[in-house]
Amino acid sequence: MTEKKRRGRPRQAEVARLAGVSQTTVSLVLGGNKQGIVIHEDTRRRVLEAARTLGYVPDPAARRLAAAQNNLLGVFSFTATFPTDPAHSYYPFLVGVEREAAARGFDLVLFTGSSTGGAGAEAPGALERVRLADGCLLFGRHVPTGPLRRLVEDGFPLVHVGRRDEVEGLTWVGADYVAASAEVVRHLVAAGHRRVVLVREDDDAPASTDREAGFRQGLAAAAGGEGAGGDQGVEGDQGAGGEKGVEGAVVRLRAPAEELTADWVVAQRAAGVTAFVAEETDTGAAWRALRGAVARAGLRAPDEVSLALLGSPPPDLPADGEATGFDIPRAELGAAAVRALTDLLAGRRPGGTLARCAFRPGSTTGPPPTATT
Amino acid sequence: MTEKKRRGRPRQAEVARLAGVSQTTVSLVLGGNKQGIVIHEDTRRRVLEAARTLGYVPDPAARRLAAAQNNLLGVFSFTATFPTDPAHSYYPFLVGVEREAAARGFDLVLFTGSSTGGAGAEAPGALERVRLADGCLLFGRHVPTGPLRRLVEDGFPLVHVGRRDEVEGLTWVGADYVAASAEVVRHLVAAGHRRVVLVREDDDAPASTDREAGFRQGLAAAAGGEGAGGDQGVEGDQGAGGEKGVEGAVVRLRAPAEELTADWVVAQRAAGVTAFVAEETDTGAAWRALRGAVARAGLRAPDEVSLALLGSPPPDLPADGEATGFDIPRAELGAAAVRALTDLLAGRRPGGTLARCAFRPGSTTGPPPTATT
DNA sequence: TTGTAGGCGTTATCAC
DNA sequence: GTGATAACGCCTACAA
Repeated sequence: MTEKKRRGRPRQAEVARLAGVSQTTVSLVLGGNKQGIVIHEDTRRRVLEAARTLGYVPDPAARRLAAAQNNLLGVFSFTATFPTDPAHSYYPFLVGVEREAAARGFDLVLFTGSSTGGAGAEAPGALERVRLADGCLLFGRHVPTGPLRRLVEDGFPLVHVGRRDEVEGLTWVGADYVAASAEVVRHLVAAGHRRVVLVREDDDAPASTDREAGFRQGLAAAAGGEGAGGDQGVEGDQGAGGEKGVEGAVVRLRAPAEELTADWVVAQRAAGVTAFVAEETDTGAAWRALRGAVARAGLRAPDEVSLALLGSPPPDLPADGEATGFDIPRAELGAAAVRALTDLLAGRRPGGTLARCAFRPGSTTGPPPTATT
Repeated sequence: MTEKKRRGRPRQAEVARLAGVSQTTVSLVLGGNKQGIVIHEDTRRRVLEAARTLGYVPDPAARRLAAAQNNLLGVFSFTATFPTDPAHSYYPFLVGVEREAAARGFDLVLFTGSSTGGAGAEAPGALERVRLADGCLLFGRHVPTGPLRRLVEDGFPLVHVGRRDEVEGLTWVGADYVAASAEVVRHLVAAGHRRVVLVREDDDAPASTDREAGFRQGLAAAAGGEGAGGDQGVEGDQGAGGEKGVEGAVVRLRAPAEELTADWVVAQRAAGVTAFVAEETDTGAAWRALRGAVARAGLRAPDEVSLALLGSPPPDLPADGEATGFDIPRAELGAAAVRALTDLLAGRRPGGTLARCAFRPGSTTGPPPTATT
């Protein structure tokens, strides 16, 4: 086929011939010489000179092969949404991942099959491909525990970004959604709200569970004791209130979209609900549903109703940048994940990471309206 | 040292042992088997089965060394700014790259040293790492032509994103900055402006050259013939005007920042300049300098002065989203680059690509103020 | 149809 | 100090 690459890429052997030494010596001089072997300054100079005139550059493949390490960190994402949809995307994490990986001398492998919205991640064995890297970072709201468990059992270095306890022995780094969500709720209660509703998606991803836990915790703290109500469908009613009269309810979105109507919003307000919070997910479904319903009900935040988002608004809704909520330190998390992974590779036990999310005051919350409806 | 990684990275030899065949047979079954050698269905099945249970994945370094392909496309970026600086970043391109690569069954390797602002890209041989991949995409305002030429001469498949003619034989896909810039200028002239100044950086990257060419072309078209003035420093005066009295001048930023003062803006306006355009670069320096100077001069667009950007505003200036200018179809370009690269890999000659940029009307331009100063 | 042997370019282990 | 020699994992003649 293609003339073979040969000639044009000098190897150590040629450098050796030119310098009149053995190939081993060339390797010693050019390579780090980690073994601390002493070499004549003359020899050394000759080798360097020869390498320079020949324009010698080490072959990365050979180098990695010999080193029995590829200096490659994988990035695999199990994503619900299509990866090119800007609404999802692990790119924000990627900047931290890249920075840290670069600092540690690793290149990155983006496993695309992973994110081909269905075709890839499901494909049996798709995940197996990560073995080509020295270790791998995992992203996703849900993960296929079966194949993953196998990788873990084989001792393949893996770090999941986001809490993930389903798989025994899987290392993860995450953000403290519980504390951050609680803080948002406290903010609402402090502003005077007494009845708050959380809108969330219907699947039980750790990211959702944590947010709900934080929501309840925030209410409980405000109430001075007990937590909020239980899970209900859209038509569900409020949960038990706390001692200070602080009450909360959780609404699960059965279908991805349009489940929340203007009527529902009106009914909630009639029942005394003055603030709504929605969880952030990769699709942003809860938040979209909430703000859509509120808009259709003709209500405006923060004057007529308070809205908060447990996270950041989806990138395709830049106008929502001022929503009250919290910011996930994505780049930081990405970097922390890389550190954990390299720890694993070095045989060290990575220290646990639970990054703090910064509260974002925003402008969609305020005191509850004095008059009702 | 560290127990060696082994165990957890199955080799063909182990698959062979498990399947009760030789390592060659494994290679034949698992590798493409390009030679069309026929293998017993039984053997084949046994090998496949063994590979699956062991979770075998070929080692990319070894494959490359043996001159085979890895289904890996590289991404290497020569960037001036620090890669983690959101102001720059090739991420917008990456979504297109990833989508197209996934569609064609390739994974991506992000060569990180590439963008470590200095440490990586400069290191001799840093670029050589791309040889681990089957081919590579290149990004950057400037590139080290030496090392690049070498790869090209070796026939390594490379595609540069953005026009790049310095390196003979290098394939590139780009956006038509000339036409897009001319369109912006025509827009200004059509609005009534007669004296326009282009602010650009001082290096001669193709991206800058093209924009200036478009600027001149736009003026020339408006003037019904001749182009605009020549290059000048900040203190330079206007170039020759066209027949309809349309004049333009080009100002180069000598230093990255603060070169443009309020006084300069005032002087320009006194000289009859009613519109300014700035080129977009990875740092956004020209645009920042221009809008800063205009702001300090106390002028507001579009009422007192018209401002346009030859490109999109930097991501860290979201408020500038409404600047008149044009949008580079980054994802499209990324995808086109992948197509070109896979064409190269398949031995096909990639068709040239010069993507069209969409004009963005924005709200920073309007008719020139009727009264002066 | 399957196995044996050699090589790709480096690094690492020993003798010399 | 320096140089054979043996991996590293895979591919591909060529032999059986």
